[in-house]
Amino acid sequence: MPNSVPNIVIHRLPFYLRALEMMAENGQVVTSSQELGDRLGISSAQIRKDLSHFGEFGKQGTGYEVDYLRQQLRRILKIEALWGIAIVGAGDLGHALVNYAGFRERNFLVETVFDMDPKKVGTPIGSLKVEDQSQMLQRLKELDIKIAIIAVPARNAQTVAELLIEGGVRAILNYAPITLNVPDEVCIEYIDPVIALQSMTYYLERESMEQKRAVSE
Amino acid sequence: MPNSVPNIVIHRLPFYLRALEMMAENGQVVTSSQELGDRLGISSAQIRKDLSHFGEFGKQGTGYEVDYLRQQLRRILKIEALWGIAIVGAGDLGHALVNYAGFRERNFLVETVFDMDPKKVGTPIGSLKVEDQSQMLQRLKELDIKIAIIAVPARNAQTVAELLIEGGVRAILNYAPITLNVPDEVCIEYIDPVIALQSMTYYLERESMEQKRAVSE
DNA sequence: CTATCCCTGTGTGCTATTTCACAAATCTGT
DNA sequence: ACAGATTTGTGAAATAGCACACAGGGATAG
Repeated sequence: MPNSVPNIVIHRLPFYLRALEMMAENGQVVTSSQELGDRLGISSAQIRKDLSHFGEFGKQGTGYEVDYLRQQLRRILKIEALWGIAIVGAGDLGHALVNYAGFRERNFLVETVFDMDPKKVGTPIGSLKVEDQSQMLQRLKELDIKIAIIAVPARNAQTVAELLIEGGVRAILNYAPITLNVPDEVCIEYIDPVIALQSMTYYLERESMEQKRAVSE
Repeated sequence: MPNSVPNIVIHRLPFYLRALEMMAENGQVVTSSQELGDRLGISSAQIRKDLSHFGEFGKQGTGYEVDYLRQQLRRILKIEALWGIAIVGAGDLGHALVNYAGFRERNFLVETVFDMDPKKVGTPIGSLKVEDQSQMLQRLKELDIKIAIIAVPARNAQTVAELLIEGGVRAILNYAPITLNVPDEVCIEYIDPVIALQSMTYYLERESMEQKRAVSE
């Protein structure tokens, strides 16, 4: 593997970028590792060390130029140009994702959405029409899609992932509550709100007298 | 801090639980650290070490009883009984979250949803009605809500978080694309699909001849 | 021009996390 | 009852990640 930058560093860069975008919006011209760190709850040394993996972007005594550092981070993350993405699953979640303006604002364009349910195929979501999942392989190749989001039930997610990969997709964001098995060269990230909630409840106290009853199984 | 178990360990437990739930659904009675690890892409030693923080749950030569380990993990994560949650923001995302069956299936109950837009207040989502955000403080206390999900635009998220905390909320799942400033004793987790996408693009190649144009700023 | 202050980039040591590897416990088949 | 095959729980070793602290470049003010 020719990539020496730790994965955990890469995963922090988008947060730095997000903070910089907000500063830029507010017209701020320069910032410092200290200020960034305070905003993000990270030590300033960590930020400097992370950035040092890629070059020297700051000026001693001054700090970082917001706009310049932002450009550099975009270059590093390869998000200067638009990426097309496909969404699989046109349920409530799929709808919310297709309609989410944040993708476009941050250089991701939802180019197509698929569903396997014949009743959903053809219905419009925003400016798109739901396409038939049986056409997915072909359409992915046509559109040269490299990134996809899985928003189907857990039981179908593995099959969908395999189909996506066969269609040329190299990065998958999986909303289905299941760990997927993918080749090493395919990137995968998971979003599961319940998992996030469950790691917080560990730290909570059960104070309430009347505990709410569990769902019967 | 009386809690010696590393945070990173706590964050893996829900994944173990999720895999166990699936095994239980399939009628599987016993499993092993090896099998769990294979499913989750984690080493078996890691799983054994993680579990050892809390006790001895397996039998040498046999492995773990799926049902027993599942119960234990639920106990450790304090999710044996139902937790009530509040959702703030009744946009597309808020709708999808309120309608998401996965919360209820995994012992979280969406008890209320708020929005600040008078036009949305009173409209039904599933079996709930959108409540006015100005009533939030009072309602949170009435319902004794400890967990909330923020699904409002970034510019309002900090204010909403502060209000939630004042209302007694101790754990926040934030979907707004901004890092929030909260007291140490409040748990916070973030979900931002764009951040997830951006850490994957780093690993992708820009192969396509015709790069898609960036959104003009 | 000089003194002072500010802030980066980084070598170094420290802490946290993961992996290794093995004794002991349990099961299976004969 | 015993040999061989499994699999746990866990010290010890290895690896990874983080924070400290400071030299040195640059800004500022007088």
